[in-house]
Amino acid sequence: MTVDRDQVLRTAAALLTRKATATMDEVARAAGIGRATLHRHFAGREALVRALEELGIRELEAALDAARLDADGAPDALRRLVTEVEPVAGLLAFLVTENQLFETEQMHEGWARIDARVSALFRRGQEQGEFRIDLTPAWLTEALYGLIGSGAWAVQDGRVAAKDFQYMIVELLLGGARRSVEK
Amino acid sequence: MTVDRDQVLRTAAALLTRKATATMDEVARAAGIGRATLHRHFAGREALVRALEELGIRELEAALDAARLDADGAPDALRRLVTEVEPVAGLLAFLVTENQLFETEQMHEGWARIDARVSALFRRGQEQGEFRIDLTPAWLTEALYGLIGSGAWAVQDGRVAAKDFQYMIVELLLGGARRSVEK
DNA sequence: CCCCGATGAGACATTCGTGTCTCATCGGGG
DNA sequence: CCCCGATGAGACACGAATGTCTCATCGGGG
Repeated sequence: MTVDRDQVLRTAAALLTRKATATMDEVARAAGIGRATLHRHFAGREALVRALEELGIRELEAALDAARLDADGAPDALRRLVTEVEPVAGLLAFLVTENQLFETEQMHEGWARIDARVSALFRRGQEQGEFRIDLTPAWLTEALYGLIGSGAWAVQDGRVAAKDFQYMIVELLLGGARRSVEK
Repeated sequence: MTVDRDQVLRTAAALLTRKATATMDEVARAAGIGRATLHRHFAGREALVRALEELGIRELEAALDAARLDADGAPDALRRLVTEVEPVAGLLAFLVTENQLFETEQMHEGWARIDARVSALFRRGQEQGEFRIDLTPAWLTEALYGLIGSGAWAVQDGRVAAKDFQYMIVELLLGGARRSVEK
């Protein structure tokens, strides 16, 4: 009888990922509940988006944990990261867009935590001589986000196969487009 | 006396790049004209966005021309492309977001033309043995867009220096993050 | 079996952006 | 110097989405 708040959130995430401008009414219908009930659980669209943000951050941090970023070489850790992040990629893309849309009225601290962990991975790779040092960890982090977003959209629009998601992103990010003799 | 339509468009582009949800009134004020006048030149927000889209496509195609994608090796052509695209990157990022926001009520043919030219560059690189062939031209094109977008946002937010824009994007796209012995 | 809390449907007021219109004003060309 | 077109400011109506509220209904736990 009682609405499953988490289920509603995931449905909303799936919908908003496809259509970022979806109405509260559309979100409610998608979740199979009434608009009034949706409002009882989330006091307005902003609250809903914030809840989604927290969900995204939670899942992303879970993905970071699962990827064991400190283990093995940085390249392998990066592979695991992208693999783990893949299911969250759509939500992530939505949240990033949402954030840069409504000029950050104050960024959630969770993003900073996540940025720090990802940056640390790239920094570790540089220190261990696996990553080049002329590209800053900050840029590599941004680039990773960008590629994940592009990958998510491309998969969603059917321009690339979902099964290639991880491979394409990691291969491009690690090795680049240039054909290398050492490969 | 008469409003400079092109100047209004460029001002609107600059504003909407920073704040994609800016009001018609905000756009008018930013351009230093009245809202009524703005409406006289662009019959509504949609018309304005379409005009911006045409401007973006026009400038992007001009950048493609200036980059002489057919000359030299594909890597060098790609470098030139990113250099030429840099001034349009912000507008480009806005338009991409706008497009994926309001589910394509029909994509402007210009994008297809541009996609074709960029893809062709990557394909040429593959055929001439300069680019690896396990990453499809379609994905490389998407990735380029994603990196340009990320770069534009990162520069706008001051997370990376504007002067590094071209270098960061091209280096990452061509060589990847991995430290290569041949470099 | 009944009751109470949760829900769904819908009415309603409010807010916000849009699009149209009017009118006074400005300014350059004739 | 005057006139006419373009402009700016603002009023106004409209539509869309939001947020609140009421009321009937449903269903599980006591």
